[in-house]
Amino acid sequence: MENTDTGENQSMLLLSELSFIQQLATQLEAQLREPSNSTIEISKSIVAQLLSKTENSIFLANSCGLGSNRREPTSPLRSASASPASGMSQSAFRCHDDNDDNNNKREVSKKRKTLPKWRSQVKVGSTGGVEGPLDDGHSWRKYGQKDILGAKHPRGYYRCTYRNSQGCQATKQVQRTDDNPTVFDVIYQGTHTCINKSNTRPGSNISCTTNNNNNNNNNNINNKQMVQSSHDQDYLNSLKATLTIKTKGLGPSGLGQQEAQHCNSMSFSFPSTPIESGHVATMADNYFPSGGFLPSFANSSATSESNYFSLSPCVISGYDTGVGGFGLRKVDSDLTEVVSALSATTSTTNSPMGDIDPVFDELDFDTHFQIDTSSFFS
DNA sequence: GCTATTTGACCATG
DNA sequence: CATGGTCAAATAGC
Repeated sequence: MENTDTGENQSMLLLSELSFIQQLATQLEAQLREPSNSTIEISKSIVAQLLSKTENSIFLANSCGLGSNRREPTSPLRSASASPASGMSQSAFRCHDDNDDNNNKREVSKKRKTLPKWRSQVKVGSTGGVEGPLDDGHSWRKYGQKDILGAKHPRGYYRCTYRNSQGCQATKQVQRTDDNPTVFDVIYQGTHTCINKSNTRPGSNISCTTNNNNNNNNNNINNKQMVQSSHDQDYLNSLKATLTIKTKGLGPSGLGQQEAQHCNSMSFSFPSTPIESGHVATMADNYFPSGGFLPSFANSSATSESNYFSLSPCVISGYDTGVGGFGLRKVDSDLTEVVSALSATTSTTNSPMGDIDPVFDELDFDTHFQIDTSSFFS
C-alpha cells in the first residue's frame, strides 16, 4: 500500500542524511580552520560520522531504487550472484514495493539474506552463566538450529519476535565458540525496525532505521533518524567525555596501520551508571560505517556490568576471508542451550557483558570503510 | 489455549 | 553435491 509514501520517506531520510553529511563537512572544515588540541579527535569523529552517513545514504539510495541496482552493495561479496531469484534480498530490503509479497511469500523466505551483518562476540560468565550476556535488549525468537560443519556446537538462528507484527527483519545467529565455551559468536543481520514494547530500555531501537523501512513506522523512523542525526555529534562528544577506553596489549603509538589497530582489542568501560543505549547506539553508529546497522549492544538489562564491551576485531581472524563473503572465521560454536535458557531469562541482570566484536559485513561497505576506531576515544 | 522451542525437511548458494 | 539458512509441523512450557 502506501508505497509511494514509503518511498517518499526514504527519500526524505536520504535527504536528511545528505544534509547531515553537509553539516559534518562544514564542521570539519571549521575544525581544520581553527585547530585546537582536540581538533584531531574531533575531526576523526566527524570523519567517522561522515563515513557512516555516507554509507547510510548510499544504502538508502540503493534500497530505494535510486540507483540502477536496487541494492547493490558497495562490495558485493556474498551477493555476487544477486540473481533475479534473490527474492529474499529484495524483500528484505524492500523499500516500497512489497505488494508482491503474496506472490513470493514462500520463495522469499528461504533465500539467504543479504542484509547487513556484523558480528559480536559475547562472553558469558565462566560459571556457565546462562544469564544475561545474550540479552541485547531485543526480543528474539528462535526459528532454527543447525549443526555447522567443523563446529562442535550447533548454530542457533533467531529472529526478532516482532517480525510478524511489525515486520522487523532483524535476525541473529548465535554460536558457541570452540575455543572458549564461554564465548559466543553472535552475528546480527539487519536492524530492528520494531518498537520493542517489552523492552523498556530506552533507546534500544534507537537506530533501527536504515534498511528495512516498514509499514507505518516510516514517519517515526524518519523522525528518529533525523533526531539522531542531529544528536550524533553531541552523543559523540558526551561519549568521549564519559567513556574510558582501555587498549589492551598495544600502545597507541605502535599502530600505524588500520590493520594493526584492528588487531588490537579495545575495551570500553562505561561509567557505572548504565549508559543510555541511545548513546551506545550512537557510538556504534559512529563506529560502524554501516551507519544504522548496529548491534544492540545496549545490553541494557539494567546491568551495570553490562556496560562494558570490548572490541577486538582481531579475534575475528578470518575477517572477510571466509565463507560467503561474510568473512567470519567459522567459529565453531553453539549457543543454543545458553540462548534457550536466556530467552527464558532475558531479564536477568547479572550480565557480564562480554566482548562484543563488531565486524562489518562487507556487504554494505568496502574495506576502506574500516575505521580506525581505536583512536576515536582516547 | 497461547506462545516459544525443537527438529526434520526444503531450498538457495557456492 | 555439500553446506547453510529458513520454514513449518510437532512438541513443550506457562
